[in-house]
Amino acid sequence: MLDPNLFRNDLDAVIRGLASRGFEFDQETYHKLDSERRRVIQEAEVLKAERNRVSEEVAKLKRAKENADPLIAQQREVGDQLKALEAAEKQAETAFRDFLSILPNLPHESVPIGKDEHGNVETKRWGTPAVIEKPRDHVDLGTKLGILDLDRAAKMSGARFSVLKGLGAKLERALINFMADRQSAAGWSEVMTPYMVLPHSVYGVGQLPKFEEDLFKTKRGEDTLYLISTAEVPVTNLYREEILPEEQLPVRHCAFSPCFRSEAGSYGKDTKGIIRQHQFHKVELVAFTTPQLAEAEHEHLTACAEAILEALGLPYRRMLLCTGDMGFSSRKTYDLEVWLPSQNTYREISSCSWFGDFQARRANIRFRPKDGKPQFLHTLNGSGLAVGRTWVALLENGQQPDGSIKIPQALVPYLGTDTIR
RNA sequence: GGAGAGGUGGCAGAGUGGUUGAAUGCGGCAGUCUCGAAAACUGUUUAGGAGGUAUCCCCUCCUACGAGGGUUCGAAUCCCUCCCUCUCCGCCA
Repeated sequence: MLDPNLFRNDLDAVIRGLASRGFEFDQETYHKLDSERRRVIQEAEVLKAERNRVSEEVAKLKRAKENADPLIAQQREVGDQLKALEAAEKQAETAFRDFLSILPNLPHESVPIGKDEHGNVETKRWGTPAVIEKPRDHVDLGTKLGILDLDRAAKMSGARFSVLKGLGAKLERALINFMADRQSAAGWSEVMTPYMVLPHSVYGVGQLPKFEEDLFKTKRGEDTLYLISTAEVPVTNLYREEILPEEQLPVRHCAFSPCFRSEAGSYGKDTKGIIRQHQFHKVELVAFTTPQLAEAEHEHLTACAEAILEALGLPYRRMLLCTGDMGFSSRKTYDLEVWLPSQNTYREISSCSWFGDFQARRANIRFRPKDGKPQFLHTLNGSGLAVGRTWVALLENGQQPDGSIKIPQALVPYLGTDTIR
């Protein structure tokens, strides 16, 4: 949610910012909804003030044991009027909020303008891809090694699921522990949270109301519960409706979780292998901090994600996403892309975003400055990393001519072997 | 699943229809005292919204005592529904 004051103080900047992401701001509707809302609020408040004043007089009369009947009769009418007005007020308020809630965040000034992923800018490259003769892909490698079984996964759950076996399963676990250990050691305090959340939690991070079709949905009695698409959802909501003391910031959490995505509308994309799954694992980094520290925190968070790739010796590059390719809630995003020999290109393995106060305003997460009023804090998060895709990258980059996989030193203590064969 | 208790300000905890946005205590902040600190004393201390003035100092009004409805001229206080927490019993990885 954008700051309502922005619309009053600098409407042009809002319009320009939204336009840069390809979003056309409907000014006419905005003005209509805003003025209607204000009109109704004012009307209702005048009436309520009147009611409160007369009620007090009634109280005085009653206490003095005098007759208050004429006043009471007069008040009845006011009550009826108010009932109608309050309904109108609620409706106007809801309409206004609904309108605001589908507006994406405004890009930071450092974000390049662009229409789609072609506008993204590479800002860093690390590592040198090994020269591999006729590289095989992870499906080929994994299946032959007997550690990946896509056919049997399809038998029980359909497309976009996988079964890992033997050292494949252990590699997944090893990576989870490796990542969580590293990030905890780097100061990201570990949390484990629910994998099902109420709608307001999803709304808080900006995935509702616009992206409902991407989520798996389930029921508990009358309640709707969503399966989380990322640990960002529960972890960000850890502090909803709270005011954190400034000296506590930044608050940094890492969280392992499975992630569930219906991948609606992505048919045909990344169909091969386990790049795009309905269910995958991720170690997520989430930070809460002040507006002043947020930009530096974004760099820090991204560096912590990169540290995992570097520890595993996986070549990658960092992309600064352009306005047209950023997520709905994001103000600025770096994607980390890992080298995949079989595709002869870099593929996304982490996305590190700075949300400004966009999520905090939706979820009502604030901090109290040392002296002053509470204000919305800034939230950030990034994958540190996506486990399944790291699994893929390790197989493909570590493949040997004989089809075995060389495991990076740092991971050996977790996996218990330096080679999968 | 059964029975009971309860949800009030940063915390503890009063308050059963009329200046209660909320007593009291603790904590926090400021001051007095002190070389300084502690203690003691004094004062102060919720948030959101609309408007005014103006820009962030202030003023007026509205809203909020788990959430949503209802009763009433008027609700933290009465009624209904839901949510959550705690205790006991049952069941259970």
